[in-house]
Amino acid sequence: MEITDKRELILQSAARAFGTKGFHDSKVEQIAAEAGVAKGTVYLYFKDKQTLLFEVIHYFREKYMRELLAATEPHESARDKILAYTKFHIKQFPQMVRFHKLNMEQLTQMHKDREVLTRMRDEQNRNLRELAAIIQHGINRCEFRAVDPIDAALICWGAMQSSVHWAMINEIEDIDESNAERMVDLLMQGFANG
Amino acid sequence: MEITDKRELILQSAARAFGTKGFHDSKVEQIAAEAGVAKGTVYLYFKDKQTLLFEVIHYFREKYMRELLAATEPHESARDKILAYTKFHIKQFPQMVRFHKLNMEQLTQMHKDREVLTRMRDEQNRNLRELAAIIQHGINRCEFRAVDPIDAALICWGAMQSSVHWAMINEIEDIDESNAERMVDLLMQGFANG
Amino acid sequence: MEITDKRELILQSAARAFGTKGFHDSKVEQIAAEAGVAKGTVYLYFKDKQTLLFEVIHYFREKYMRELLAATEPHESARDKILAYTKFHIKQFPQMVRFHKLNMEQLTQMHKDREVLTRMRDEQNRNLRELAAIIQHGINRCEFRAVDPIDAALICWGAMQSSVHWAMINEIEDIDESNAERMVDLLMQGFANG
Amino acid sequence: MEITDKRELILQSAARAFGTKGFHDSKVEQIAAEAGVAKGTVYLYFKDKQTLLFEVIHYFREKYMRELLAATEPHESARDKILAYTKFHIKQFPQMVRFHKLNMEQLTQMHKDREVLTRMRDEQNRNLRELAAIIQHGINRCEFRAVDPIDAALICWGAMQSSVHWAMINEIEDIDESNAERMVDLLMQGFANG
DNA sequence: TATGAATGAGTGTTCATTCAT
DNA sequence: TATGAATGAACACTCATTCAT
Repeated sequence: MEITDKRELILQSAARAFGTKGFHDSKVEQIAAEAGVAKGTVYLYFKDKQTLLFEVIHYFREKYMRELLAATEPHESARDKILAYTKFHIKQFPQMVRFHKLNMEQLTQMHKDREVLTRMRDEQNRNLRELAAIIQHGINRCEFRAVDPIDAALICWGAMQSSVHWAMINEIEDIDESNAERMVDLLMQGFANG
Repeated sequence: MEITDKRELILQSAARAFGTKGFHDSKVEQIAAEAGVAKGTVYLYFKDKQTLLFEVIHYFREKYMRELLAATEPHESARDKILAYTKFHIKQFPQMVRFHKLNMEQLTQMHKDREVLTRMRDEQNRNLRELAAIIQHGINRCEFRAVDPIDAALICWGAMQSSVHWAMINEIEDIDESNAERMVDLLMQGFANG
Repeated sequence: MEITDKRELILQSAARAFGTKGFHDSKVEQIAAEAGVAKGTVYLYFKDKQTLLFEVIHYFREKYMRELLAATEPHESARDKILAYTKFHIKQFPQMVRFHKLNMEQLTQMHKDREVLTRMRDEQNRNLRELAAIIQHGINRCEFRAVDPIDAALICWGAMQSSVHWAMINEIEDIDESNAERMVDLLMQGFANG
Repeated sequence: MEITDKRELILQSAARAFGTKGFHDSKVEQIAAEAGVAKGTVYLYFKDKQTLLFEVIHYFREKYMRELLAATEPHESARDKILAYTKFHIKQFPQMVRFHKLNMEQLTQMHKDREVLTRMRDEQNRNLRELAAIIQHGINRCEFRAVDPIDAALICWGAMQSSVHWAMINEIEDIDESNAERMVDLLMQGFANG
């Protein structure tokens, strides 16, 4: 990685700020201060505040994807992959909340720039396809029924998101890992009785 | 409804603005202009711009809940209620997207005000409980297994949200109602094979 | 004139500032303060600082042309018109200096905007044609030789400018009106002996 | 000349920048880049940007004076000297325009520093005296009437300036040398008929 | 000498909010 | 109630200048 030290410090600081106070209430000067650099330095590494936001999101999404794949990969069955996926979310809960908020920020900026929209779309779709691939894997192994992988992925992803969202607005600081089992069971077996 | 004509006009205009351009890029002056009133008039009905946002959200959430209940109520089985819930989302898709964006806006403002957080939490939880009640209804009727109603509700809600979210970022203008059946089937039967 | 009171106050204040400190060292806040209005008010009347500069120049050029014509008009002979023109410059010396500096400011901004260049060109050319008309009048009356009116106008105008310029950089506060006679005599008779 | 190679490169680059984009829109970094040196290097040769401007003006004024004298010196009659002076301006037209703009820049900076004002005054007066000396030479040779040499010099200089100024704002790329004869004739003979 | 990464003072502009009418 | 002219706090961003190497 050719990322310099200062660039990373600024990204971390910005992630903290955007993730807690939101984009507009985060001030570049304070982000710089908390990164231990001068205001102007931020602009040596990022074109403007907007770009900083998107770079932060990109940076954390990459990290997220990398770690997520690392967490799901070792498992053989699709069910275990999804369980690992879920537990990963729970384990990293505070970061997930922050990441969730960052994504929301991005959403509210969406209308500004076609290029941004495209990139966001691509990254989120890639995210979803990764999940759909796991579902497909399950179908191939006859673990899963022949469901639409995208539909199923949307449900899985939605379940994750809503859990994080719900915990966030209720200010729940962490979730028990046992929730993961219950959630996955629900997704696997469905609600229906018999 | 003791809502005056002008108040409603402003709410409509603000909803349009916030839902498309986002909170910070919506200007009070323009909201007023599109509502056909003067800038100062907005402040006769709403304390400030922030409050206007929350009132817009509140207004549309009430409307949403009212209509949602009206859509699910007539049905007897829990499955049909959830299907109606899903179809309701699909039918009103553009409004749903806007509503989704409004919620995101709220989220990014969350840190500002305890009272706001509390109110948002209450409204969202009420929303969720409504859904959980349907699940419970299904359990009581032995339609559903003895799942945790909150968990199941989160999954349902998450599925809705992620569908809307996905359609939004991919700029899909409307969703086929047949999707509803597939989604609900997935929720009911789960992914698992046999 | 549909010029509001405040607009004029700002123009006066801006003229003073630009004419003494130059464009970049004049601060909008101070211009506003000296006009007795708030910073934001400047932007109700002028799109931006640049525009304010050009409006100031335009405003004073109009005034200048009006007064100049009023000063030269009454005279019958071309020589007397030019003498009046010269005396007008001398009499209003401090304003002329300021006007001269404003024009210089405009010049340094020239590269920014085609439209600005065009307008400046038009106004300055109109200025010159006015002078050339006086020369032509002199030619028609056989007061003057059949000189090129534009050449002659450039010489007259240059003589004015350089006098003002010279007085300005030497910080001469006012010029004796008797200078006017000498200058005009020189222009009329030329340097040549016999 | 004890001017180092780099110093000269920077002066050339700065002259180009100031003369086209103006002082404030010329960036030190770009001046350095176009001179092929690093930003910091500029500050090894010039105290600050302001000083750089004045050194550029000084440098070109020296050059201008040197070349001007070289152009007028060979001629015997005052008329021919002035004609040479005029033709010199015309021949070097593009540089003259740039020089003219540099002087304007200086003017807008004038208020900043007494020392600068003094130096500018001295240089411009020396310029004028040089011209006045030519006029005096003409008077001594009985070529010219016993005019005030300073007045006459101001008229000559003004005629040059206004021609350059006029050509500049009308974006005339070059002037025909035949203009010189006409201009000088006008100065020599005056406008008056008989 | 030469560099260029880092600095941070400085300012035009926006826009939510107020208040005299 | 309704208006919209006026306000002024707030902030992103620039760029001349410095200094460790």
